Amino acid sequence: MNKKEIDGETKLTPQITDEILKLDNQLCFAFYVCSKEILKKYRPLLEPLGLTYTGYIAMMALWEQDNINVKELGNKLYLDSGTLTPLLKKLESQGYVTRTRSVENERNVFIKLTEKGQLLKNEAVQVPLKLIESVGCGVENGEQLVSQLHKWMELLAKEMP
Amino acid sequence: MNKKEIDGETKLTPQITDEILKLDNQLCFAFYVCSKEILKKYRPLLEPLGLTYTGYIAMMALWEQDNINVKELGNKLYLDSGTLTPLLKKLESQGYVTRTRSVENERNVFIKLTEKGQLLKNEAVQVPLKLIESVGCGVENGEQLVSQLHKWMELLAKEMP
DNA sequence: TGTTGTTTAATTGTACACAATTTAATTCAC
DNA sequence: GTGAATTAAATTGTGTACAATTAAACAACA
Repeated sequence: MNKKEIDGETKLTPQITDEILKLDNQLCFAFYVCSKEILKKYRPLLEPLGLTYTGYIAMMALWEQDNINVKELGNKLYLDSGTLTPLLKKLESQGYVTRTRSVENERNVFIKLTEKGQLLKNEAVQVPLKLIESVGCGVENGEQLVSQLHKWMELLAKEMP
Repeated sequence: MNKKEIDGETKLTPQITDEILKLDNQLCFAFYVCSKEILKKYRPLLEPLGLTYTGYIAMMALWEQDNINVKELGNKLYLDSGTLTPLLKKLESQGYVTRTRSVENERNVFIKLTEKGQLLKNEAVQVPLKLIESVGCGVENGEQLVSQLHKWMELLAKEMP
């Protein structure tokens, strides 16, 4: 599909319509499948740690920067409080984090790793290692793609005019 | 992170552990965010058609190849009957498809587009066009990425030994 | 000061995804 | 030909995501 075919000037023939709606041409579908399939690979590796994938990335964010509020955590993870609140309550019940409402500004709830949560890091580090092994992809291969995807993340996450 | 650092031989120092667990280094997280954010962009465009994203890709698969059974459709979409059965019932209730159990082999349920479902294609074609416009990405840019992601789809979807 | 607007979490309701199981039909092995 | 194994779809139960709303706290400002 070239530029000419998809701009407003060109008439949408049946052939062009078919090409535009072909599943294999959809970037969104490729993202969607890659995301789902990779999450499926993580699930059995995370299960022994008692973590779901969302719990895992929340812990990763906290291992990088501890003691942040729900809003900040949501910015890092691209998630909102509707998803995070129940998740963080679960992590709290598992003893990995504490949730404390700030006294300076009672709107903020700060999330802090417990000792158990900090120690989990040493087991969690095995997860990406095992995954790379099981998928059998080159690491260098992935690095280039990650930086490319980060550009798309920014592009897609910013709201349109 | 280079190969040496992640293989089993190298000792996991705290620095290496940090690097391995950094959110920005995770391919899975990049896939996950790109997928979620692009789906978020599709939602308002699909809403006027009465389609969810999953309904949209199911219709795309059927516009490409009509009259296939649930299993085949699942292979195309990387979804199983647990997701598809309720989805297809909804598309049926909306008048876009019919679900008919095969007489030759009663285990199979074939999905067929109605006339209304076929006509929807002409409206749906506007969806990718509007999206490309709103995201403001080059089309060529996306094409290269799509083919790269298809390799990952295959790699990730095949089950491990 | 008091009113209005904004910010932060939490809540509510809807729609996925998927693992695991169930049911029914078909195929395979012997 | 019959019992075992396999296959396809449906069902059940759990865990996200997110839009929209609510509630409370805070900020801005006439």
